[in-house]
Order: sequence, then C-alpha cells, then structure tokens
Amino acid sequence: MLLELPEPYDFELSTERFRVFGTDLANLWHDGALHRVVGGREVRIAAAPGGVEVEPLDEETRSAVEKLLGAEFELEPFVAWSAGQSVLAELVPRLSGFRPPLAPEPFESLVTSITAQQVSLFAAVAIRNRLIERYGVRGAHAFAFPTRARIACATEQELVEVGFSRRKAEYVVGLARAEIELEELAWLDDDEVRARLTALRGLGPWTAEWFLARHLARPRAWPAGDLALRKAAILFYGCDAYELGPRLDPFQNLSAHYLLTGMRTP
DNA sequence: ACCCAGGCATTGG
DNA sequence: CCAATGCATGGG
Repeated sequence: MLLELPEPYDFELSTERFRVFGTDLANLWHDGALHRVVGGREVRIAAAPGGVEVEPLDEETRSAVEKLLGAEFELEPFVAWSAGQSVLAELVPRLSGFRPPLAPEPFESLVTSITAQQVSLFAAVAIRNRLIERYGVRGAHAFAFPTRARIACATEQELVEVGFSRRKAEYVVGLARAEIELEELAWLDDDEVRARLTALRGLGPWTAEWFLARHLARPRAWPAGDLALRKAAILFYGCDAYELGPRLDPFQNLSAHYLLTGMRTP
C-alpha cells in the first residue's frame, strides 16, 4: 500500500541517519527497506513513486509511519525561504527530497539521547542495540524499542552490563520511574518542555532540544550545544552555532537537519 | 597505548 | 558564579 508524502521525497537520503552510524535494531535497514515494529507488529517501509510503500498498512500504522518519516514538517515554506539564504540556497537543492525522520515515541527519544550524550554515535548505537536486544521485543527482523514499563523494573546494574556508565544507568532507570507523563509534553510550548525535561536528572539542554527537534518537530528547536552542529556552523558559516541560531529563525530545526546531513553527504 | 566523540552532574575555587 | 573532573564505549 502506498503512503503518500509531498514531492519531492528521497526515501534513501531521508533515512540515511538510520544506517550511517551502524545498524539500528529498532529502525532496521534490511533488504532495501526500513523495518520497524509499530503497535507490536513489524512494518516494512520501502521507496515508492509519490511516497513510500508500507506493508502492512492500517490506520494506526499510517499515522505512526507518517510520524516516523517526518510527514508533519512543512518543507515548502522552508525551501522557499532557504532560496534567499547564503548557505542553504546551495545546500537545500543539493539535498532535494530530504525530509528528516523523527523519533515517534517520547521515551525512546529521550533514552536514545541519553545514550548518545558525550560519546560517539557509533558507540551510542552499539550500546543502544544491546539495550534493545535485552529488553525489546523481537519482530520479524527489527526489534520494538523497550517500553518505559520494562525499563522501570530493570536494575541499574543490568544497564551497566549492556554498556551504560553507572551515571547514565541511573538517568535511564530514573526517567522510566519519574513522575512525568511524557505524552503530555506535546501540549506545552517549547520553553515549558525545556523546563520540564531539564528538571529531570540526566536531561540537560542538549537532550531537551533534540526532544523538541526530533520528537515534537518544533520548527525553532536548535541544539546549539551539539558538537556536530557546532562543527557544521563553523564549516558552512564560519561562526558559532549559538550565533547562527537566530539567523535561521523560524526554521532552525529543518536547518539543523539539513546542515548535519549536508556535512555527511558529499 | 593513547585521544576523541552529536553531555551532564558534581565538586572545588 | 565559572572551571575542572569523571564517566564507559567504539573507532582512529
């Protein structure tokens, strides 16, 4: 079944992030398609004219896959705006059809960020995969990411065994057990989300900003402290990411994704 | 054997 | 209030 996405859409380019740092067991590239468990069932997503082919496709799967593939991003105004921008005027056409994928689940998004704090993304993916193998549920090929309930009854020592530092093991188990409804963060404005998240141990400004960017798809999210984004800012603009952010308003989020992908893609 | 990698909390000045 | 420090793993 076809799931339509606005043209142009380049599925391979858009999902590059799921492959470039190693195999991602929850977003598994296999046999020329992206495999992910949605609502307990594995879905196969492949490139198709006008969008992607999704098997099987029901209503629940449709909305989850749309979220995963970043269907909610409004690319047209961004593309029009970028034509008048110094760097993006070159970069956006070069990456034509790139639509940033999202982390569909809030708990998964935060745990993935904690895993990636400070270490290389290769190391982060390796550790995350061991977490997924231990606590996730296996589909046909991909794994469902571990549920919050499952991690809440894990021990910190178990997380250390899959490669987390003791500190990060505390963060992850603490987050799973925290008194916070992660789904309800979507109702709040950017600053309120930042405040609620950074009030939790282990979640700092970088993690909160990537949650806004990669889970909530907020247009102005801009992880200025991100090491890779700072390198991109220097490379493309010759200035610091903190300085660059306001110049990209109100398209900071899409700009960040294009800059990071532009750094990796020749 | 190093050193760095898409942070954060803690400690010491 | 800002600087220094420890963290654990993967890749160069």
